[in-house]
Amino acid sequence: MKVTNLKELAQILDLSVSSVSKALKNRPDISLETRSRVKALAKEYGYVPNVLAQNLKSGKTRTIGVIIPNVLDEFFGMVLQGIEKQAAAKNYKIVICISDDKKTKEKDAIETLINGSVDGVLISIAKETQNQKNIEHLNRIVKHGTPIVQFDRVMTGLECDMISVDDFNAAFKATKHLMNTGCKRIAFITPISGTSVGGMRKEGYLQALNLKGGNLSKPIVIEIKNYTNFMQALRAALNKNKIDGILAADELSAIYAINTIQSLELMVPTDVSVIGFTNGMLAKCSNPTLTTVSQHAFKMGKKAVNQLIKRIEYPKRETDYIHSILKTDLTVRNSTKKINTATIQ
Amino acid sequence: MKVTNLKELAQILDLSVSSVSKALKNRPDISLETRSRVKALAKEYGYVPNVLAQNLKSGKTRTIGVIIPNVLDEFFGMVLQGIEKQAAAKNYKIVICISDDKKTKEKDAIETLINGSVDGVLISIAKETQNQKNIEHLNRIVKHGTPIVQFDRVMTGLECDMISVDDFNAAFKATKHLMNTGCKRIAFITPISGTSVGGMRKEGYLQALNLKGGNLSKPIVIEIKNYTNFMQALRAALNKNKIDGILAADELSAIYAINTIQSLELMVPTDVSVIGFTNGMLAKCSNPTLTTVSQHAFKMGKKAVNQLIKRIEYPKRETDYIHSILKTDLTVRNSTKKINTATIQ
DNA sequence: TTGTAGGCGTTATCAG
DNA sequence: CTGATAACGCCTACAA
Repeated sequence: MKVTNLKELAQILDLSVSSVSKALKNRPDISLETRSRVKALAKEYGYVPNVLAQNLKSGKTRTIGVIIPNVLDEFFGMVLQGIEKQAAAKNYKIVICISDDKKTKEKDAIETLINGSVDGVLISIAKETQNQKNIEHLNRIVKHGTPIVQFDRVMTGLECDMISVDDFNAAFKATKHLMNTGCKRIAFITPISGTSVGGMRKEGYLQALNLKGGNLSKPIVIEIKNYTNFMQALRAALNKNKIDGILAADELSAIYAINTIQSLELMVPTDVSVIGFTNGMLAKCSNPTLTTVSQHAFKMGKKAVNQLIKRIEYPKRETDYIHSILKTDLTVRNSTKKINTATIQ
Repeated sequence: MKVTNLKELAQILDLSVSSVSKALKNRPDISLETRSRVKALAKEYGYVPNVLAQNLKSGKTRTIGVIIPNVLDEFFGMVLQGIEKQAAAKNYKIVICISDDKKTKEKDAIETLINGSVDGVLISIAKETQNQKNIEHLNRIVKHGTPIVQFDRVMTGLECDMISVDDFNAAFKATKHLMNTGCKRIAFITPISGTSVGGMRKEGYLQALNLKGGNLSKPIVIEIKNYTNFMQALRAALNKNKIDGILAADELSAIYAINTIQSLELMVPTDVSVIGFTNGMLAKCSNPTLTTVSQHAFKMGKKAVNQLIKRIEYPKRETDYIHSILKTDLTVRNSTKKINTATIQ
């Protein structure tokens, strides 16, 4: 009552294996009658062709490998959702490896994937790897000939396509928004100083402060290793620098910043304005709601898949690799003051 | 400078394919010298055995299929993290399909997976499927002989193992906690009334209200379809019933409840206490921080993997299927009043 | 219209 | 110690 391969089906039908195979693929060189007879029986016995064999034969897997630092970060979750959706739409499966921001796990994941189980790889690079600036293990994929597309956390020096967020401009615009709402002493707080993304955001912040006009303070950059000593670090900085505006390099830092400020009996945004990144649930639910950079993570996932599939299906084109950069939007909510048109520059 | 299969390697080494294969597997019937010669060359040429062929031969894939409603919900994200971690530890890969809570997508996912690409399936059932109480498509996996383990959102009537959270007791204990802190008019608000999980939580709530002692109000159950009309629905209920305690069936509802209450110039927990489920970031970052049920999602993911691998690797055992139920903890924070020992029952 | 043969890359068995 | 052969399940020329 259960048939697992063509041979068994063929025996029951008293046909050859190849005829059954062709009938199931609806080939015109098999008589219509036979075709329907075969298909009916196949259905009845719940026959499903073995993909492994098909893949081995065709050399394709219709599977995309995804290496991602984690899935709990809402940004990565959104990207993943986008990846899955687009992959499903294009009839690809995805296999996921979580690097946990560790280089060794990332390396293992690569070894796991480049042995024929996937047609291509999407990767966002682990913090550790970016800190160490060591991409040998990534080069292995390239050498192996497996198409690869980097997304969000990207590193140059690898022959592959990249998709990232325009983090520089995002931070630049966000900082300018703080300036336009009257902030003079703007700090940048970051738990991701070692990543490409963190670097771009910092640059954007610094550049914006360089704009003439307004008597701004010198840059105040607060780098934190993790969230445990967050409050302490920020409190110290707040007291020392009379900060009146904060650009946080991720969502959680922004939320913690709000909490810290309020714990000092200060008001957001009256005393201190706060802008974050990611535009996730935390931003929507915080009190006050958080002004934040929207990164279009879902779209990024989709685009990454499309680009990878292009490389998979048209591998010839040795055109130069592209680096596409996604624009961001600033979603203004209540953690920043209303804009004062008189002071816009 | 790149070798993709044993045949090519064998030619270079002037050996037979089978000898090379054995040498790479370090078989003692190949001379030590040959073995190292082969391995050296394999490394030099970057040879990686083709898993597809290996799998076809062995009939195993060392891959687990995961069908999950979504990955953005922090609870599912945590479960997924647990699944991935344990799978990696046991040297399994995972392929992920997101059902988006839609039955058709769930069905497609099943078809995608049971054709030999995975050794077993982990599934948490889509809302739609649970609403319709239709599990034909799930039965297909069972019929096909692929081991399957259900987690969190489970349905009976399927011959398989299940792992779920003790949602009944969780809600029961949470409701009792509200009672113990002096709440008399306790409401239950749920956006997941159609799911197994939502049902259990409601039952726990109702049972707790049935306890004698304290002059409690009748049950107040607020079922919402989505979050858009949330505020309106809750405001109406608050006005009508003088609610002083809320058990929310998920994290987001709890957060929205706090916001709604505060928007009415009421205080949490002084006027209304709130308890949620999931214990995610939102609970930790809200203001006041949220008293919440911890479900140990990560552990659930791990356990599900272990159980599935057991079935995969020892398929003979036709022992009865197990349904393991994970205990929960109540994490008390600031959205509930301090307990008044005098009123504990 | 149907069947036969060979091969995708690997491995287990058995022969040399 | 090494090599030839068959098999996993499927597909596609080509032959009948």
